[in-house]
Amino acid sequence: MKSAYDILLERGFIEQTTHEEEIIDLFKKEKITFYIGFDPTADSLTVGHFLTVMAMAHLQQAGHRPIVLIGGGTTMVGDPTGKSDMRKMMTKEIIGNNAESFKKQLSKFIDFTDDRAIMVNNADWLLNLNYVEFIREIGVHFSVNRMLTADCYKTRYEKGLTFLEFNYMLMQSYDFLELNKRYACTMQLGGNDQWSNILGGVELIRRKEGKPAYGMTFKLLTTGDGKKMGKTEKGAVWLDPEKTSPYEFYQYWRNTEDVKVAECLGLLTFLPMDEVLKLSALEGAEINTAKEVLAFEITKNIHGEEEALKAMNAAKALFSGAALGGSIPTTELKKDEFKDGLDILTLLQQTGLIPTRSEGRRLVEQGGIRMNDVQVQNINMMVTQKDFDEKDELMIKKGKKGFHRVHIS
RNA sequence: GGAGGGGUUCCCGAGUGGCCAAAGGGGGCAGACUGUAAAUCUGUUGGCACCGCCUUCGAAGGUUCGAAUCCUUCUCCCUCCA
Repeated sequence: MKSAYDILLERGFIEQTTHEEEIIDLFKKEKITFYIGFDPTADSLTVGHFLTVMAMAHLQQAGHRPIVLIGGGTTMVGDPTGKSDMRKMMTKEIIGNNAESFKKQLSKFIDFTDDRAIMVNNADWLLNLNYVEFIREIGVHFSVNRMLTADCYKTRYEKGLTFLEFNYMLMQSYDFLELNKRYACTMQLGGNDQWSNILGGVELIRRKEGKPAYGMTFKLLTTGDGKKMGKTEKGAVWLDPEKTSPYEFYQYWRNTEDVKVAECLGLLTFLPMDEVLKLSALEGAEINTAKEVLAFEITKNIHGEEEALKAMNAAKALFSGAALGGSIPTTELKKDEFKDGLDILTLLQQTGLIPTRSEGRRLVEQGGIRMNDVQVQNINMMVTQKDFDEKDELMIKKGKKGFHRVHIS
């Protein structure tokens, strides 16, 4: 029978492990209590977090016990990893609110009933620490020389690193130690960027407690050219439907690069591996089928089947030319506004498709705006009630993929 | 604390009195090609009442017909020394 480790490996999660042999063995024999930390730096999780949540879900299904750690305390300090600039300091209140949002979202993916999983907040122990005690007990175990060789700090040499941020590693290591004591948690998982922080905790437990502890990291979602995935120009791709609508979310995955489709299917869906492999074998234009499945499955996991179907149908309809579908971006306007006609630029502005009128001019001039599938030629064009169909709807297309509906009443 | 260097449009980075809304690159947007992919090529990229006007070059003042460029004060950052 496949162990949890085998499953993660097969699906492409695993990047690095601290003690490969032992970990493989452990997953075969024991019920492991492991933890993953989430720093509540925003009021919603992103797809980056989601990858680790998936890993967690797989492990829980295989009978292991996850601890979800909300970093209410660590966020007060801020993880310098991967940041080129110092992060803005966040207030306690904001962090607290974010932590609540995180809890709500995470509860959808992890089963917390009957002690099958635990959720904790490191603010509970970090915020009351005594400075001198802390550096005497924990600080002695860390070598500054070694810390400085860690990649995450190296990259900060040039831009500067404050002592505050430098402490982040100690706090995260302390978390692991604390969870080890409280819940016999023996393994910490995370994205590969967390490798040095995880190592810190593993070594701390081994040194201070003389007990075994393990760490393992997962692949990070990147685009073909190595950039972080899950970011758009507008910002991150959020799991919160208020921040990233199910339609946008679906489209994000529908547009996954060819080279990343197979990887994403394994990491972000629950589809059985033989199916993943079948879809991954598709080539050329056929790979679009795989992308549809990918987008649908992920959207279903996050927003539910109903929303996923709506998004998929809307996308299919729009891209095949028909103008229907439920969940595409829509702006509601009053009929009166079109009585004497409304100029195209103002209309575009009201839909939010353009930030400025200059931008709108450029788009029209370059032929990037279509109304009811007819290219808008004239910047001064007036839109009237006649342009709306029998359902009082009007379709605007910006570029190739920017569909927007205007409805009047 | 001492000495020096620097803050330019989304980012990097030229520009040292008018030809500067500011080179070049990156990124973005649009067009062509295509498969709602990648790569490539082209255009575009402060705002507006757009052949013109208005607001930008850390902040505030000043010199000048004219300043991103010169002067003064302030502010933030970096490097070296202590």
